[in-house]
Amino acid sequence: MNTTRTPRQQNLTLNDVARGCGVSRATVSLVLRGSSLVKSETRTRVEAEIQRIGYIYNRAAANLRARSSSSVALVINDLSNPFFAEFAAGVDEALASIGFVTLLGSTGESAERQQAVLASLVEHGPAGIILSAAEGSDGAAISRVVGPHIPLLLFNRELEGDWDMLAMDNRRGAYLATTHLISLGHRRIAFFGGHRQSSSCRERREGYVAALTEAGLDAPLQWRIETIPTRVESARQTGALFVRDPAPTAAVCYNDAVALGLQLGLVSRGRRPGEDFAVVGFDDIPEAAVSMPTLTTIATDPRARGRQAAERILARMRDPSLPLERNAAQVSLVVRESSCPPSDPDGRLRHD
Amino acid sequence: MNTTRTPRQQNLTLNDVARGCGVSRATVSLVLRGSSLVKSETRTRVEAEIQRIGYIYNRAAANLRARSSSSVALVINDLSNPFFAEFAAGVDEALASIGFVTLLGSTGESAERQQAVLASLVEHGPAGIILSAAEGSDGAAISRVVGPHIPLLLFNRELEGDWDMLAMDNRRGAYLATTHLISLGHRRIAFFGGHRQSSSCRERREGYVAALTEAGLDAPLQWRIETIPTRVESARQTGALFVRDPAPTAAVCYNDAVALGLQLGLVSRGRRPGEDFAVVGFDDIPEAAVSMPTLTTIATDPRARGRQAAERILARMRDPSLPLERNAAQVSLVVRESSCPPSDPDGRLRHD
DNA sequence: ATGGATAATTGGATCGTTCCAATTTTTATC
DNA sequence: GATAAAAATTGGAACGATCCAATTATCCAT
Repeated sequence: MNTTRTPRQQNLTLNDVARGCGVSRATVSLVLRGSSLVKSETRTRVEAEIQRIGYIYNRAAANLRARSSSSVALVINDLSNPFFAEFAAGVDEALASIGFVTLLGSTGESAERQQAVLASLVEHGPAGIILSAAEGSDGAAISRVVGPHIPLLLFNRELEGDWDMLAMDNRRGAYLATTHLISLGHRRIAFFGGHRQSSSCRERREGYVAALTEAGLDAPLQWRIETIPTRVESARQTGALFVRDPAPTAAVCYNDAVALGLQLGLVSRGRRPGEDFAVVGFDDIPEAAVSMPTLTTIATDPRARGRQAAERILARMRDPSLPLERNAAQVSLVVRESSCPPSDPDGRLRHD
Repeated sequence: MNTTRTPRQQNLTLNDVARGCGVSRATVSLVLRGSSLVKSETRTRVEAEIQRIGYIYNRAAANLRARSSSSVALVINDLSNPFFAEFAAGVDEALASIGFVTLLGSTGESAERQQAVLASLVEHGPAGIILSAAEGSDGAAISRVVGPHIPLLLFNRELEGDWDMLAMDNRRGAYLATTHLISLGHRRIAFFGGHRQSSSCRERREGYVAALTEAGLDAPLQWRIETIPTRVESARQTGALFVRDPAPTAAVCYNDAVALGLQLGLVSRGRRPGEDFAVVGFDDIPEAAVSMPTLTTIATDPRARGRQAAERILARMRDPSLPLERNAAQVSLVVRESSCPPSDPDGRLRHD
């Protein structure tokens, strides 16, 4: 409301095309929409005229009349995070392939900006909204500004209220990571990093515990180490893994940043990650493939998640009566150098 | 053209608001646009009704009638590159602050997809386009699909034709990097990485040569080493720096990826970057601050560049008669650990 | 009260498209 | 070559806002 606007040049319209090739406006419209009603000879003539005068379709006018929309809003809490940038690229890729356009909004993790951004986007009449909510978002405020008619799909973060939702399968990812370490022969495995109160960390820990339990192994609480999930903090906390004997021989990490920090921390304590201590990360950020050692991790394929989110919102748009879906997206284990077998033989034997 | 569309719900209109509070449609419209013509009592009444029934402004209809636009298209060649993702965030931030919305298009470095994406975006009537062109783009094809009326601003990559353009000041960045190394005492400085034919690499090399020349130092061609600008390739080519004696004591790198690869390559040859060999990068990607050693580099502040691009396209929209501008964006030197003084005393003395 | 300002409000036309019912053209059939 | 059926085309109304000229309300001075 009440903002700057910029005048547009006089544009060519259907009438100009129609006049130029001696048919009616309605016929040109049918040609543009690929209707089978028009004779192919007429079609050719119209298409030639369109090319000739450089006519540009006005989708806004079309959407107004047809009460339709060909855009989807994508609201991202942190575009500078490569995970979300990849996600956005995936969304745009899938939307573009069916002629939809992506209305971008980035919120920089501010719930207030998110409200403003949503309010502005909604006025452009998107057919749906994909929202990766900012921290501290208020579900009620969001449904107030979005209104009851536009379908909204939550990505990655929970929110109170009834929403379609697409999230990583954190539980299964951590389960895969842990099982991988167990199959290499590890028996004393830590869960390193992250904050207990975050939902993703909670879910990942659940998967870790489930794998250990299933294998009949201990998961003592002192091997669950909390850290701020950054590289620096993680490196600093490395020592916490080795305060008791016997120490773990491997760690499942909350995410790749934590895992890379742990590798640094291990090196500075004279240990060699990938040789005498195994590390697994989560996310598969680009750096995981080039660290030393390269990092075994759980790939979430954010670009594929973006495509999936686009498919989901399109499906919901086609059929608003579908039941709410809150499914978890596939994740997969990527084995690299950092996950070695235990070097310490009694690490293997003590529990066997 | 000829794509899927999705029906929208029956929406509330100006007429509903008008009827609800006993004024005319035109008055409600004036209220929405903040006109001073309406009595403040009426304004309050109308605003209350808008809230009450949850009316949502239809900007597409408004833009159609007013022949205006409140969107800008942003076409990015590689969103998964954090540099461009940050840039996009900056563009969106600036546009959102004046109520504009960003139409996103990502091309994945494909010139054909870029044509399709531009064609689709143009139909949505953006007031302007910011384009970071895909490799192998054809300027003529782009101006054909965009038409003569929509202002377009090129970012980062040159293209044949007359365009507004915003690019990094590559020359000055490399000049700053080289001068920094010279002031630390280095006399034998290489330029490492990148491809001669890329315009950004050419410009950076020019800045490097200019700084050396200005200081009266040699810039022998064998110290300009070409690599594919990735970390892996760069690490692999490290040896090329040391085939001749005397070898350089420092390197200005084409970008941060190359610089980080070089650091890896140095380590694996038993040298210690930041202690017995100085490295400077270009871009200041997030990883530069956390590598070992942390990387001295040239910051381009892509987010600020995004804001700048948005300002530029808005200015051009306001006044299409402005002269074309092709200025270079500021860059700055960020000194970290990787740029050490020369350890080898005769590296310092030989040329003094 | 009355007139003349000014302030506030309003209805109808319009933006560029699609929808729809009606009309015209073509084709098939005898 | 007349007729019915099918195919192709068309003009006017409509989508939800803004623009504009015209109308009505309100104010102030006499």
